[in-house]
Amino acid sequence: MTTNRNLNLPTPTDSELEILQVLWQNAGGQTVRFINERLNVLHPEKEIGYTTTLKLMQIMLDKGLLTRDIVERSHIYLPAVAEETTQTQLVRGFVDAAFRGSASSLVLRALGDGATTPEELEQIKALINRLENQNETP
Amino acid sequence: MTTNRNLNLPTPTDSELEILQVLWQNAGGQTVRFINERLNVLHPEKEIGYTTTLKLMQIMLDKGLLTRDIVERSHIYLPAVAEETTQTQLVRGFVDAAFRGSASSLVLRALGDGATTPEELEQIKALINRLENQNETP
DNA sequence: ATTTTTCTACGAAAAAAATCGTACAAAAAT
DNA sequence: ATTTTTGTACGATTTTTTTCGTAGAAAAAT
Repeated sequence: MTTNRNLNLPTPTDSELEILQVLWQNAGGQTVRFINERLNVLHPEKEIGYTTTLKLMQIMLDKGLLTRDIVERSHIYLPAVAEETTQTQLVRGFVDAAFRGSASSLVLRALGDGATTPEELEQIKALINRLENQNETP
Repeated sequence: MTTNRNLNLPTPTDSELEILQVLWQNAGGQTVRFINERLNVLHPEKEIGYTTTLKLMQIMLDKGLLTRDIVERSHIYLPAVAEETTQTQLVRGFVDAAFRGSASSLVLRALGDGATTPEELEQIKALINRLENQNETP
């Protein structure tokens, strides 16, 4: 296995993103077995084999999306990318692909879909106000 | 080629979405050649062959994502799905995959990335206010 | 001491998506 | 009339992503 030393990392595929999600939500690093079990809890309809998850994580290691520590016999994997960074990266691609680059169209669509609580709306308003103040006094 | 009569349509792949984008932006239906030329203008770095686009559009026709009229000799393709519907569908999947189902996290990330004009921010605020009023008087 | 369990490595197959080559028909140009 | 251009059809190939089988090492259980 050749180790990836490329500094700007590839965006994760869908399956890779699922693995990252589990890692981001379970700080401190996790084993392949742990990840695999969580994935199967999330998708009870279709069993994912252990070696499938293992191979994916090895590929991700090679791509530079994960790092790992070898503790005793087993390997502890850690995300090599921050959730925030990845989200920003993914949003950019998504906005371009589905909203012709218009982030505000995306936002309008996301909010319009319902399922946003009053508290969340307040948070968003607060951010907008902050952004507007930045524009006024640069 | 068997024509798809399934009522809930599959979400388009990335390439399919690109074709839909061109069609949505050029109302009235377009030929394969037109689409192919636009795609190549959008990606000058990598030439896409005419038959590649043709094949993709035939697949989309089969899936039910497009319809077509046969005028004279050539085929005029039309989107069978509305841009808004597709965007909503895509946003749902994206929010689940990248933001654990939290639309507001997506919105915060999208706005935080900059590149939103004051006018757009006003639009978003207006929508939020409308949503909040809905909640107050149901 | 053997057997069973638990782990990684990795090639290869399967599935999904994208690309293209070739055939062939009709129209346009020569 | 013949050639060139312009169009579709569609099988096959290539590329990307996902899945899995098998081998083998090390620890745990018997």
